[in-house]
Amino acid sequence: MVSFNHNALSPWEIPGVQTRQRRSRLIDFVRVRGFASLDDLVRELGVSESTIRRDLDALEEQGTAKRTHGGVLYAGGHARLSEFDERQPAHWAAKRAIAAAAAERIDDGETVLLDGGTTTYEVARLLVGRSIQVVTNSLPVANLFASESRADLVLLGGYVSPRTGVCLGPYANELLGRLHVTTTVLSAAGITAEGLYNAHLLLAETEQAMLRAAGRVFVVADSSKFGRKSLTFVSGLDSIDLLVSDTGLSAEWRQQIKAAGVDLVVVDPAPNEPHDGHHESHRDDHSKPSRERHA
Amino acid sequence: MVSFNHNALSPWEIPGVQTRQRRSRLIDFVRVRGFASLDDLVRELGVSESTIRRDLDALEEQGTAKRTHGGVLYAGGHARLSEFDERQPAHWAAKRAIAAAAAERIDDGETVLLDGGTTTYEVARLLVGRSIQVVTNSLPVANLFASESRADLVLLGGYVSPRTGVCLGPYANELLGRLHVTTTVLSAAGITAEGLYNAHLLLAETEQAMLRAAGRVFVVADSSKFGRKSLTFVSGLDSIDLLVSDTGLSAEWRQQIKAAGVDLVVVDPAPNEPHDGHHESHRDDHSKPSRERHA
DNA sequence: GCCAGAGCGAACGAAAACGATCATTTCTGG
DNA sequence: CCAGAAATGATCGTTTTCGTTCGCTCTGGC
Repeated sequence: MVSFNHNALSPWEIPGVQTRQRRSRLIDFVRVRGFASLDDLVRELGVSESTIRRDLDALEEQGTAKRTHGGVLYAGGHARLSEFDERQPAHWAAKRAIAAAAAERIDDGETVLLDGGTTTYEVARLLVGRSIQVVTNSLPVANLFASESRADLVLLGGYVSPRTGVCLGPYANELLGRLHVTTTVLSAAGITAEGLYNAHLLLAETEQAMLRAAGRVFVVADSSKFGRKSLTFVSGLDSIDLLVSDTGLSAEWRQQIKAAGVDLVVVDPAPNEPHDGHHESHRDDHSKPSRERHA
Repeated sequence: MVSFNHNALSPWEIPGVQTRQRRSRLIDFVRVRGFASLDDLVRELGVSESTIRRDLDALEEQGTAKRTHGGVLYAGGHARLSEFDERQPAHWAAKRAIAAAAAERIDDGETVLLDGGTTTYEVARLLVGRSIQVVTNSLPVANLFASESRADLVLLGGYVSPRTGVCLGPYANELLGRLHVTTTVLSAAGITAEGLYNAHLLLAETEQAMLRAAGRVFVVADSSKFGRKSLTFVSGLDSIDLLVSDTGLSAEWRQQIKAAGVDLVVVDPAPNEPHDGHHESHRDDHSKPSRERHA
């Protein structure tokens, strides 16, 4: 038995035509569904399980699909943006809590302008399914609403930054100049007593245009952003109507924010406490209407 | 005692705070990766396999995740555009073959304008990884290039059509008026002797702007599109430089296309045919074009 | 102090999925 | 027409995964 199945690494073997056709149908099927079990594929393609396994091996080696125990994942499209790969769950918990507080304060029927960034992305996720109009320069945010029939979506154009997936440049700014929205939800790379900072020069201009287009301005920023400057100055605190952050924000900062005339909402990312005594819940948040929306 | 939300009758159980937190981290992890194995989650969350299983059961019941044998799929976001859900592999095979022929004729360093549509999406997939500049009004196409550092991406803005995920409206047209690209790859809903037709009024205007911006124009359309009109006239055949279609195209049409001065490329979507009952495409001559790409 | 409830981790039998092998069928080329 | 190669489908032993059960710990209430 001369097993020659694993000879020299050629780009890929050239299978017969029927095989190639079936595998093509297979990846089509997997691409549409994102995932398929072995059984699904047997039923869909009408061949035996063994054949499916062989196809999967070949396609995985080729890089088109990725096998898992019991099924296949599509590996072709959908490359991911590095910004969203952050491995710090603590930050994510804060972001999500902040996003929830911001989303709660947006009403149905509003026109909302959503900035790029991970926190605003979380806000966007919570707005999916609501009856609102969305304007954004962020590709990930746009994807959330693209197939939503209940929400209108306007996307700002321009050059797309590879790392963050946001649209930049004069085109976006120009379009913003002609729009008006009820609420803008902005992110920031740094916040000081002077105001907001961001890491990208072109983005700063776009965000300034966003501020001008807005009836009211929300800024979502976890507490780690405070006291940090970044590349470019975006705006003073006086342009902001509401700032949402987490309980990591020091008392001095809270004081300073309020002194600037900005409404401040502080949320607790982790409502529990590591058993060192039992603190009461902090009620910085005034009069929360508890509008829970469990699907 | 964590006793808020205790009286509300919720469809699913209300777990403790730590559990909720961990499950939140879990869905974060799964969302970022799209899929995670049990082992991955055990390693990431630092709890036992049993706990992960319990979490998965709960999250699946809640609808946030979908279990598979050996792992989890993210079920929350990423709704898919209906246009891409077509269940007709025969059409997809033609689309892919056509796309390959079109992508072959695009050189590195070009600036390519890609229209929306499933066939142009396939072209885009084949261009990922190439050193080109991409301009598009299609959200799915933009997603392919968003995290590509080798390709520059310019996205046209405007109102996003929910079904197809393309940007429409006067703003996109205006931006196009200021751009010039070497090659435009256009799709069409229908082609007659008069020219191209499309199903969306606003899209027709955008496509006309695309034609004006282009050095040369490719049109990709499978043979089923020929002889069909659609809502709006887009352009005459004289604006087209190259038309790529499949072997289903009749001799009369080939003649007519060439008579209009358009270069025509006809590709064979399935160089062979399965003989199992239903025959969906007709037999062509068995002359091998041998334009295959593998060595 | 004692009890009740919830959550976690480990163990175990059952079920499934996997890879390898082999016989049969189908395709290809002389 | 025949022979060899390729592809397919079925079988089998092994590995992985699943679901259940049990014991343990932690917490808060009586």
